[in-house]
Amino acid sequence: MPRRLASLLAVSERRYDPAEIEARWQRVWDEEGTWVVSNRTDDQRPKAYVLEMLPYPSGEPHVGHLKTYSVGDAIAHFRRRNGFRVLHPMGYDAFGLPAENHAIKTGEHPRDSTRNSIEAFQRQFREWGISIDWTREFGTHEPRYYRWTQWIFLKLLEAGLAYRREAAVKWCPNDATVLANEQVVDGRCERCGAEVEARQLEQWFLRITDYADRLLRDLDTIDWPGHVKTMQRNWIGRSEGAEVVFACEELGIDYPVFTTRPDTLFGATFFLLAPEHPDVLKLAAGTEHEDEVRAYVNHALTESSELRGDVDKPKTGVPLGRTVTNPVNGEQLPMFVADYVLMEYGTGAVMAVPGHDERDHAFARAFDLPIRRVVGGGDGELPYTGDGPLVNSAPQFDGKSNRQALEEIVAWLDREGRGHPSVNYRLRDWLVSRQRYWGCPIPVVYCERCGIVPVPDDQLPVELPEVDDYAPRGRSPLAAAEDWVRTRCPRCDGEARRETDTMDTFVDSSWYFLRYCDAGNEEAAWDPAALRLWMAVDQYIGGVEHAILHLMYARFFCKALSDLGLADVQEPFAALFTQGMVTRGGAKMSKSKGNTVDPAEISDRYGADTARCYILFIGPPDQDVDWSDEGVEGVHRFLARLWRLGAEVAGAAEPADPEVDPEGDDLVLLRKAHWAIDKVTRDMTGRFAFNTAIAAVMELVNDCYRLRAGVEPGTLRFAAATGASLIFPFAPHCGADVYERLTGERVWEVPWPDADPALLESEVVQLVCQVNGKVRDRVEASASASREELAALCREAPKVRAHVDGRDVLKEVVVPGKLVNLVVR
RNA sequence: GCCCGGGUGGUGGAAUGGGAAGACACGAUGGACUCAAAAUCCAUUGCUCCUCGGAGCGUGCGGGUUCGAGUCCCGCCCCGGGCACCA
Repeated sequence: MPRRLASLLAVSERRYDPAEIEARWQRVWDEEGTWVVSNRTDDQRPKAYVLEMLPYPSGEPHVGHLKTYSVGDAIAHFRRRNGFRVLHPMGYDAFGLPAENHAIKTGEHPRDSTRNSIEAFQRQFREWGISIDWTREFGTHEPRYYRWTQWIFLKLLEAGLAYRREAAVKWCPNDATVLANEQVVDGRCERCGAEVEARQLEQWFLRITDYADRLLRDLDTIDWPGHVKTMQRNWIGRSEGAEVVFACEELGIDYPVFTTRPDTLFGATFFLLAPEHPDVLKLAAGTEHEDEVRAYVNHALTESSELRGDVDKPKTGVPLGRTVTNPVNGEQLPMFVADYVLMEYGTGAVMAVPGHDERDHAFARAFDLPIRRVVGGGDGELPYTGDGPLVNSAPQFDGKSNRQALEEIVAWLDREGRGHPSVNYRLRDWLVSRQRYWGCPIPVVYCERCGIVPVPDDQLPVELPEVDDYAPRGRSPLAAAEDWVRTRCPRCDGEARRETDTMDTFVDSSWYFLRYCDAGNEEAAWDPAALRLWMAVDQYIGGVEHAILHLMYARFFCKALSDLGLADVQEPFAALFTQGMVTRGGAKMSKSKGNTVDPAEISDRYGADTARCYILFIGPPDQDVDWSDEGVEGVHRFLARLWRLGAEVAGAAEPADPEVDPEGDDLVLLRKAHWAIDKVTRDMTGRFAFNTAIAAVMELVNDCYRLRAGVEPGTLRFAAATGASLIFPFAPHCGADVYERLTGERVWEVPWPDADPALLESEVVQLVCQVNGKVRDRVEASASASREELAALCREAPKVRAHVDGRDVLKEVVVPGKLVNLVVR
C-alpha cells in the first residue's frame, strides 16, 4: 500500500519566488567562483571551450543577446555535467561606430558611454545567471587588450601580410569622410543619406587573399552549418580558367586577361578595359576618341557604386581607337573602355565573346559589333552559355566538346607562351584603415627619412589620445591631437608623424578568443601552452549575420598567426551554431521602429529562468522567431509547478530511494523520468533542440502531478529531482534550488543522469491496426510478440473486422512494435 | 538572375533510415475551489457531417512511387534571407 502524501495542501501554498531564489543562487556562484576554470595542467578532464560571440556594448542588452547566451549557457552546463572542463568566458567588442556617433551627437566620450553599456551587460549576465568565468573578462578597447592587437598588426606588417596601397574607398561627400562598408546602406551614407562615391586613397590592407585557397579548402575540416560554408565559398569565389595575353602592337603593350572560357577565344570580337585601368588614357591619347574617353572615365569614377553596379543598366563604353591581337587567330580586336569591367577582378581587362556571354552580347548589340558562334548547342539563340561542340574555331578544335577543347587550347597557348592556366578569386584584400576616433590606433609612424616605421614593442600600446571633436572632417579625428601626432622616429630619432587612422573593429574581434585562453598575461598576448590547452573553440555560437565577415577574418588571423609560428590553430571554431533572429511583428527589432523587447522587463516580472526558458522554448534556436508575450506565462507556470512539486515532496516525506521493483504507476512514472533523461540528452547532443528538450521536462512534471497521489514517495522524489536536474541547463536557479531541496546536493556538481535502457522499453506496446493504410483500431500487444501473433491481433480487432467485412485480405504488412496493415479488396 | 532557408490547427511549434499528423505550450470554452477575485486544479479543443456507434476530409498547389507519404521523386506557387555586370 503506497504511503499517501499527507498535508500536501499546506505546503502547496508556498509560492515560487524567482526573485529570492535567483538572487540567492547568484550569490553562491559569485562568492564561490563556481564557473572559474584554471589553466592548471593537473586537471585530467577533457576540455571544452564553449563561446558565444562577444557582444557589442551599445545601450542595454536585447532579446537577441538573451537568446545567444541562453543557448551558449545551456551547452556549457551540459558539457560540464558530462565531465568536461569548460571554458566559458565573456568580453566586449567595445570599439566602434555607434559609440562614436553618439559622442559626435552628445559630446559624451565614447569611453564613458561604452562603460555604461558594459555595466548594463554585466548586470544582465549576472541576473540571467549565465555561468561565466569572470576572471578572464576584458573589453577590446582597453589598452591591456589592444596593446596586443597592435602587436599582432606589427607581426603581420613584418611578414608582409599588412601593407599600404592606394585604393578606391567609399566616400561620403556630405560628411567629407571615408565610410566603413557597414556604414553604406543601399549605396548611401547611413547617417546623412548622401550617395556614396568612390575615392582613391592610400590605405592599410591585410593580405587575406594569400589565404583564399586555404580558407576555402579547410572549410571541409570544420563542423559548420552547410549554408554558412556555402556563403563563405561564394564569398571567396574561386574560378578556374586561364590567363591569356592579348598584345597591342601599335604601342607594344601586352594585356593579359583572365577568362573562365578559353574555349571561346575564337569567338572574341572586341576587347575591354575598366575605366580605372591605368593605361586607358595613354591608349586613347592622340586618337579622335581622347576627349570622349576622358569624360567617360571621369563620369565612371565619380558615379556611385550602386548606380554603376546595377545589372539592368544599359551597357555603355567608348572606343579607344586601338586594337589588340587575338593570340589564337591573329585577328585585330577593337578596344573599348567600359564600366561593366571591374578593375579589382582579374587584370581589369577582358576579352569579349558576345556569342557566349550575356554582358558582352548586350554590349555588342549596343555598339553594333560582330557576334560569332563558336560553341554549338542550345536552341539556336545567342548568347548561348552552355556546353557543346566547337564550331568556327580552328580545324584542330572544331567538332570537339568545348570542355575538351578548353584544355587543349590552354595547353597550346602555354606552349606558345601566350597564356597559362590560372585561378582567380572574388575575395579582396581586407581594408582595415578607418578615419575614425574610437578604434585601435595603427602602431606605425611616418618618418621623412625612414618611411613607414613600426612602433617598437616596448612602446606599445600606442594609446588613443584625447580629442575634443570626434566628427570626421575628411581626415581622422586623431589628426587633431597634434601633440600626439608629432613624435620621433624610433629608428633615426628624427621628426616623425603618427598614423592617425584606426583599425577596423573586425580586427579586434579576430583574435579575442585566443586572449581568453590567457587573459591575464601581461608579458605576451598568450602563452602558447594556453592555446594548446583550450583551442580550438569546441562550440561557437552566434548570429548568422556574421557568417562571412567576422568568421572569415578570424579564420584568416589564425592561419596567418600559425604561419608566423605564433599560434598553432588552423581553424579557430571547430563547430559553429548560428541562432536565428528574434523579430517582432515580422520585422527586425529596432529602436526607430519601436518594436524592441526589453529582456529585463521579462526577467523582472517572471524571473530570469522564465525568460531564458521561454526564448528557447518558443521555437528551434537556429530558426528566426517572432516574439510574442503570449507564451511567457506558460513557461513561468511550468517552472512554478516544478518548484512547488519540489517543495511539496521535500516537505512531505523522508528522503527515500525509488522502489527496487516498481510496478503500476510507480513504474509508469519511473519510465517517464528515464524517457525524459533520454530525450533531453539526445536533443542536446548535436541537435540543440532545446524547445523539445524543455517540452520533455514539461511532460515529466505533468506526469508527476497526474500520478503523485498514487506513487511511493521515493518514486516521486526521484522523478521531481530528475526534472530539476534536466531543466538546470536552461533554468539554472530553479533547477539548482529544487534539486538541492530534494537531494541535498548541488546539481552542477552531480553528473548528467544516464537513462536506464531497461526502462526505456516497455513489455506492452500499442499496436496500430490499419486497413488499406487507414488506422481503424489500436490494441495492446506484447513487445515480444511474433509477426504472426501481431497480424492475428490486428485481424481480431473489432473495428478492423468491421472494415474487412468478409473481403479478401491480399496482404499483411507487419512492422514489429508499431503496426499491422491489412490490404483488402 | 543565382545560391540557401521555410510553407503543418485560431497561434508558436512537434513528428523526417516512410509507419498513430498536431507532442509541448499559448489562446478559447466549460467546470471545481472562492463571498468575490487572483492563483491553482480538472475537462474539451484540426475541419465538416452525424442516427452520438461513428464517417469523410486534412501538412502551399498539381502529378508520381508505395501496402502506407508532412517525410521520397517530377513539375509549379508563395514567403524570408544572402549574393549579384567576378569575365
